[in-house]
Amino acid sequence: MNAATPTEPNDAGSATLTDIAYSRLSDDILSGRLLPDTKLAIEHLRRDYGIGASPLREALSRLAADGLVTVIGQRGFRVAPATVADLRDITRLRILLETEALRESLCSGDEDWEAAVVAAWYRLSKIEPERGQRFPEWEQRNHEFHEALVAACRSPRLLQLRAALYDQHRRYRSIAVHYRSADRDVSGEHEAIYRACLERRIDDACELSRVHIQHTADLVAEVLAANSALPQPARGRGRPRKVAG
Amino acid sequence: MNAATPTEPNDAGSATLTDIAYSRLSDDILSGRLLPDTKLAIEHLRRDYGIGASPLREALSRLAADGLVTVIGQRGFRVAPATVADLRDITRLRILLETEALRESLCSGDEDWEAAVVAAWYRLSKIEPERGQRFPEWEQRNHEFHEALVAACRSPRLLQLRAALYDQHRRYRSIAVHYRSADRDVSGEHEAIYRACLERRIDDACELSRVHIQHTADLVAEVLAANSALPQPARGRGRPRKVAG
DNA sequence: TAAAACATTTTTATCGATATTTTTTTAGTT
DNA sequence: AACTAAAAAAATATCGATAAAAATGTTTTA
Repeated sequence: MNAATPTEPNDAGSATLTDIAYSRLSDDILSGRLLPDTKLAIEHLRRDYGIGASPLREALSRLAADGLVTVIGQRGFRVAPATVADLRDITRLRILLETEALRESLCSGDEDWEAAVVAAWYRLSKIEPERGQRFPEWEQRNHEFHEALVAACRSPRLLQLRAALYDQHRRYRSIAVHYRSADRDVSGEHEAIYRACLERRIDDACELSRVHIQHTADLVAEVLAANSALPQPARGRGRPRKVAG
Repeated sequence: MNAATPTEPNDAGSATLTDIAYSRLSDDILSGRLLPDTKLAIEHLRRDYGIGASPLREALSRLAADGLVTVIGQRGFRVAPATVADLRDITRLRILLETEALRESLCSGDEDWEAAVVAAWYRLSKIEPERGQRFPEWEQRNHEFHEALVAACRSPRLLQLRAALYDQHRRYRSIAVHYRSADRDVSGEHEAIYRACLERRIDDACELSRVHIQHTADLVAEVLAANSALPQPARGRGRPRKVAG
């Protein structure tokens, strides 16, 4: 999400509890373990994560700025809501930034970049199913593949924004998967993009990428629309709600 | 910077100390009162602002996610560095987003939008000099004018990102002004944009806007380059450094 | 039965205190 | 004078405690 989000000690400062909390919360939200509108009560998080209030609040503040969490003064934090309109909005922006970054990456990618793309593609293609117990792994490699494609783009800020949008988009995908998974030929789309990139067919690559993103979004929107019709419970966190009768 | 950044009580929660700290810090950074790389020591800020450590750290965390501040684990916060390369990067992105938002705004702006634009333009044109003691006021109206132009864009996320980039850009302008001001015909450029917008000459408006932004950035880059050649002192905050001899 | 008023419980935002880490200063060596 | 090493000072990250606010539950009133 952010430029630097260390969880382990490294040259640029050691991992603080805030960093750890940020990573865990971020991951829980992006993977759909924490669904939209879920209340993020400091009290509970403290127990669940074993981290004090201050680092938690700092992490949540960062996430709020990232747009993954909402804050309301005196009323605490919640996972950001998810709506079809917002998904469309995000999708449109993601396409704009992704294609821009891809275009530049294809212009300036050298041999090392190519090698990295080939490697990322290879790893991704080794896990066939989009689902199953190896899903997190697939998700990870999918992420790395898409990142590898744009890695040669020379604009750090563009890459940063693109990454943020990727995350937002991923959250929506995760939410949809949480309800039901749609199957389609993702691998095929990936392969087409892969080929276009290596052959430097810039416009093709951008267009294929656009369609890939849009297609995903449409499927997610469908699932989302079907479920948002239902009355949304004011979700708590883990705490089992009392059921009448 | 953010969707909602209240400083005064409103429907969506009352203003917390965190909000106040955020506003003040944000303003100090964007207006150039806090220069790049300035150390933001909690201890000192506490005295200066009369706000405790926790709200300060939360505000700084948000600013860090916004990219206006850097954090290094165990080594605290600093105002984000400013480099010519980063300015160029930001400029490029800002142009991308600004023109995109403007294009859409021009497509869907109705009569109310027009009226708001006319009003914003009028207010801006009433303060002639770009400098002087009324500079903050001019800056404010400039902001409002540019915001009015894109206000009819229907993508909240795009407007949000655009606003973030505007702020980043403003910071660079402020830094440059801090050293020396460049004079040119800003009003003329503004007027040209204004006319193109009202007459819905979309491509013209975008191009004029692009040039406007790029032109500003080039001037700022010049000032910045001239000054970054000098050895950068490890700036402290207010605390007078001991001068040898 | 519904609404209003009040009392309780829970949670938030914030402060002050503190162990740990970093930075600065001082002293000691080659 | 230029490095190191040790000591002192300052700053950071974090915890626990608490006033204020919000949410929840209960009783009273119409």
